[in-house]
Amino acid sequence: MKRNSRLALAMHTLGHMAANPSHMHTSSEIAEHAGTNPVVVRRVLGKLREAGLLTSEKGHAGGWCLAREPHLITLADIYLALGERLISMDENDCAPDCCIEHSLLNHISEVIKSTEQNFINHLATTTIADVQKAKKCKCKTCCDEA
Amino acid sequence: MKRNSRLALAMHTLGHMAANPSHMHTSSEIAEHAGTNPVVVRRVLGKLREAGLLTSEKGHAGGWCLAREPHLITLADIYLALGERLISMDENDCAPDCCIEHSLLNHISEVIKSTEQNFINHLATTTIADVQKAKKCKCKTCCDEA
DNA sequence: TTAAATGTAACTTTTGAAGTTGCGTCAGTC
DNA sequence: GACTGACGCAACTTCAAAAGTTACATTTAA
Repeated sequence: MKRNSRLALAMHTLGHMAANPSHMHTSSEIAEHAGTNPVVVRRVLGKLREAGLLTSEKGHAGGWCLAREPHLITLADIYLALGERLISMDENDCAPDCCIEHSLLNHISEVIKSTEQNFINHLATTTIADVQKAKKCKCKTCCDEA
Repeated sequence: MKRNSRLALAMHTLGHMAANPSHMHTSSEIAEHAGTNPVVVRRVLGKLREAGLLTSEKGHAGGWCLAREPHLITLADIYLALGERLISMDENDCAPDCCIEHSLLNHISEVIKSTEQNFINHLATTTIADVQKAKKCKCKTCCDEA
């Protein structure tokens, strides 16, 4: 798996879960399909559980499943659950006595805030049910749960 | 200097140059002020030169200066010159036979494109002359060129 | 000719994400 | 009650991209 792909992993996984919400998915199954490691999957899905998007069951026959109906989970929910930022302008990185940097930060922080919100608003218009329904191909390798 | 700070370095540097467009700035001076290395500065400013925002002169008394009036260089120009992307959803990372990923990519690529454009539009409303003028403090350490 | 600047290639260091291992805990099943 | 198969989590290793560094060729003005 490539770098910084947690968002992709999360969206992808929930897209599949939307196709079959009642099925318990183990982190091993998910990891194998996503071409990554079960521990990495648990790390990422753990964030989604904290945010109330997923539930997990320990023990035999345990695993992961959606905590809500697929049409009630948007891509924005997933993005926010991961707690990542589009752009990180570390303020501590700023030389405290340089007024140009202060000025720049004033301008940029507004832009960043607005861009972030714009991104979230867009993501909020798509649910994982939409993602699941919109699939176009009929490949057996991954979509046979539908 | 921290990670992925090329944009910050570029904006910061051009903000200072806007205060005194006629002065030739050497990469050593810039690097020292920005707390980094002359070669790193040349790398970043080289991109801005390719984009026509800066000119550089070799040899004795050489250095860098703005290629246009400060009020004709926006933060969007700088961002675009660096050729970076806010969000990179590597399509090659996508399993080619997974239709959920295809569906996801269809949804997301539009969102990314729109967000990127929104970001650029916001940046385009601020010029480096604005950044320079808006500075509030009177510190001698960095703004004595004004 | 010399000094001071950029241009650039090659290399090393740093850093954060991803990947891995190991083990504890929990819950069905035999 | 032991066994099996799942998550939870901490600690460690690996990997890749950016930053930092070194070295040297080239250019230009004094």
